[in-house]
Amino acid sequence: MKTKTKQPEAGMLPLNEILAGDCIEVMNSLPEASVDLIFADPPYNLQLKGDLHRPDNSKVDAVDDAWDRFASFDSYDRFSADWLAAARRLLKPNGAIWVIGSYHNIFRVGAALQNTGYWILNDVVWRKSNPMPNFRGKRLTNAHETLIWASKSEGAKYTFNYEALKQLNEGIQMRSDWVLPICTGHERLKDEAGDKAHPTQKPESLLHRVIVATTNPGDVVLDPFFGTGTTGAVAKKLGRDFIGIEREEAYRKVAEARLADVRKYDRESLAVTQSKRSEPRVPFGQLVERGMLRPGEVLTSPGGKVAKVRADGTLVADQVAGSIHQVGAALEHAPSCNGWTYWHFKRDGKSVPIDLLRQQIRAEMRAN
Amino acid sequence: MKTKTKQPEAGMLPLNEILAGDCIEVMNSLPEASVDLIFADPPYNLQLKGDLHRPDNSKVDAVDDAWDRFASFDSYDRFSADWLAAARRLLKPNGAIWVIGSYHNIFRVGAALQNTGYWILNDVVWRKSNPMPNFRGKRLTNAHETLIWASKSEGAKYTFNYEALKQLNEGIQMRSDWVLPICTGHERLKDEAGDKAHPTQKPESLLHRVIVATTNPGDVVLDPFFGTGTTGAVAKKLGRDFIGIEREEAYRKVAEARLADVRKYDRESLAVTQSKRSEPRVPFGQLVERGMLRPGEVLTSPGGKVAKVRADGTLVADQVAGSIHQVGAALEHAPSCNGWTYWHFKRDGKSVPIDLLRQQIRAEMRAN
DNA sequence: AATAGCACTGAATCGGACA
DNA sequence: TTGTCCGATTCAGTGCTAT
Repeated sequence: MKTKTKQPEAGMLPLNEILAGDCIEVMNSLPEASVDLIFADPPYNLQLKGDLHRPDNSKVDAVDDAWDRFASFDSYDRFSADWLAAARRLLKPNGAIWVIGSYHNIFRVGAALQNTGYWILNDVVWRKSNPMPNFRGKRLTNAHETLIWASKSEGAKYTFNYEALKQLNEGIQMRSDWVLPICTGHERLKDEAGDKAHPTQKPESLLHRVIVATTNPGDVVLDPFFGTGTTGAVAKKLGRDFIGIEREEAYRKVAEARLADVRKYDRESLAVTQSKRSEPRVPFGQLVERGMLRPGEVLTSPGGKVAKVRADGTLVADQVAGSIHQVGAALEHAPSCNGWTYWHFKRDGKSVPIDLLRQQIRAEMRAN
Repeated sequence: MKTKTKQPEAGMLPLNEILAGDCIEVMNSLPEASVDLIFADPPYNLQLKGDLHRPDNSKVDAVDDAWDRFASFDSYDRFSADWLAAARRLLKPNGAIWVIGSYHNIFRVGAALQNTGYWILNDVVWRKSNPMPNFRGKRLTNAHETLIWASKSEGAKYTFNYEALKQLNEGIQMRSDWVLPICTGHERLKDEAGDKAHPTQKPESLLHRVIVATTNPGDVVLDPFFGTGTTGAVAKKLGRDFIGIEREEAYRKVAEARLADVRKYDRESLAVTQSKRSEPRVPFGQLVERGMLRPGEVLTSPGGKVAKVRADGTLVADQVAGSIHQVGAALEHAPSCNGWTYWHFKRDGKSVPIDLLRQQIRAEMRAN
C-alpha cells in the first residue's frame, strides 16, 4: 500500500492517500456516496486567553495554533455546517460519521450534525485515565472528551459489530463510556526538533475501537482533519482503506512517514495499558453522597472515640477535622490509621465497621 | 420549614415552595438577580410530531421529512432559548446553572446556553454504574448522561468548593466524570398505583455533589423542572433554600409529600473543608514585629539561596530586595513564588519553612 | 542489572483582594 | 476601572540518569 500526496482528479476516489487542501473543497471534488465511515477531529475553538503555569512554575504548552481560532461562535457554526454537509454527500446511504470534541465545541457540532440530517446513534465519552489536572483548583479536572456517532439519516442500516465490541470488553456489552489513556510515550510523534509534531494527536486505541465497531475490512474510512494520520494508520493496520485530507504541509509529511512504516496488524501497539486491576478505590465521601451514612451521623471507635460525619465526607471530632484516616490518627496520637476498620456505625443496635459499606459498593461495582 | 404550593406575588421571592405553572411564566414573575444556583433537567421527550407544532400552528404531516425535522428542532431550540433567558435573568451576577440531558437534547441545550451568554465551566459525565442494557445489540449501552455547568457570564466569580470535592474524592481533585448509581430501590418514588411516580427521577447523590460543589449553606437553589423534587429535597437537607417550579399537579403532590419528610442536617455537619484562600492574611512583617524572626536573620531556600530579613519585613539578597515572594521569584527566575513555603529558617538545627510561624499566628487568631 | 529519583508533559476557555 | 502585589495550585504517567 503506497501513500501519496496529491490533488484528486474529479470523480475519482483516491484510496490510501493524503490529499492536500481545504477539506471542504477537497470533499466537494470527490464522488458522492463513496465512503463508508468518516472520522472527524475538527478544531475545538478553545478560545484560550493568557498563559497557564503548573504549581512548579513550568508553563503549559497550550493549543494556540492559528487553525483553532475562529472570530465568533457564528463563524464556527458556519464552518461546521459546511464541512458536515460536504462530508454527508460523500457517505454511502448506510455510512456513518464520528466526530470528537470537548465542551468548547461539541454542543455546537452536535446541533449542526442534527440540523444537517445525520441521525445520532450514541454519544460516547472518552474517559482519560491520565488527563492533565486543573492546576489552579478552579474547576473540575477536564478528564474526558465526547464523541458523537451518527448515521447518514434516520432509519439507515449502519454497521455495528456488536459481538466484536463485546469481546473487546471481556464479554460484557460495550458501554458508551470508554476508559483509554491519552497519546504519550513513543506513540506520540515528534518533529525534527524533538517537539510534539501535533498538539492534539489522538491515541490509536481510540481509533481502533471506533473502526472495529463501525466498519468491516475493505471499507473506506475518510478523515477530513487528518493531522498526523492516526485514523489512516489504524485503518491500514485493520485492513480498511483510508482517505486523508490535511491542509498543513508539516502534518502531511509526518503522516506520510508514519503510514509508510505501518505494515500489518500490530497487536502490541494497540494493547491498551490497563490501569491497576486491584480493588477499586471507594472514597468515603461516596457513602455520604449515596445516603449510606448521613451528615451529622456519629461514628465511634472501638476505644470509644467519637466523630461526626460532614457533608463533604470528612469527619469532625473534638479539635480535629479531616479524612477518616486523619481524624483516627489524630485521636489515637498515631502516625497513621486505617479509618475503614477504625470507625464504626450503628446498625440494628450493633456497632459495625464502615468498611462493610465499602464492601457493599465494591460488590455492586463488580456486578456491573 | 413548611412547603406550600402557590402562585408567587410579583417581586417577592417565595422560598422553599413549589410554584405551579409554566416555568417561563413563573420565572418571569420572580425578581431578577435573586438566585444563586439553578439546576435544570429539561424535558426532551418533545421529539418529533407529538408535542410540537409549526410556528404557524399548521398541522404536521410526515410528507416533508427535512422540513419536519427542522420544525421540530427549531421549536425545541426556541423553548430552550426562552427558558434559559428567563433563568439567566433570575441569577445573581455570580450565580451558576447546571443542566442535565442526553444526546437527544444536550447538544442543542448546550449551544443555546452559549448563545444566551452563559459561560461553560465544565461538562460533566454522570457515568451510571447500573444502566439499562441495550437489548437489541444495535448500539452501545447508553450508560451516561451529560451535565453542563456554566456561570452567568464570562469572567464571573462563580462558587466552587474545590477542597470539599477533593475530600469527597479521597484527596484527589474531582474529575469531570462521576460514577454514581441510578435512582432505584426505596429512593425511587412510587405513585398510588405502585408505579414509578416520575420517569426520570434523578438520584439524590448526584444533586448532593452538585450542591456541595457549587453552593454554600443559605444559598437559594431554583429548579424550573422540579418533577418529584430531588433538587429541593437535597437542598433542604444541606441547609440551602429552594424554589421549585412544576407544571404537573401529580408531580407537585408527590414532591410536597416528599419534602415534608425531609430534615435538615445539623449546622456543624454542613460545614465543608475550606481552601487555604479563605484563611486570614498574615503579613510577613508581623513575624518580625512579634520577634519570631529578627532583622538580620538569614533565610535559606531548599536550593541553597540565601536572603536576609530586614526590619520592615522585606528580604534582601544579592542584587534584589523586596517581599518574600518577590525575592524568591527573582532568585528562581520564576514568574511567581510562594515565599511562605520557599523560605526556611533554622530551629533546633533543622531547616523549617516560615509558613510554620504563620500557622502559629493563625492558630492564635482562631483561639481568640 | 535493577531500582530509585528526577525532569518533563498532556485539547485548559485555571485569581482575587485591595488601593 | 485599572494596577499592584500577595500567594495558592497537580495527576498519571514516561523516560532518562544516577546509584
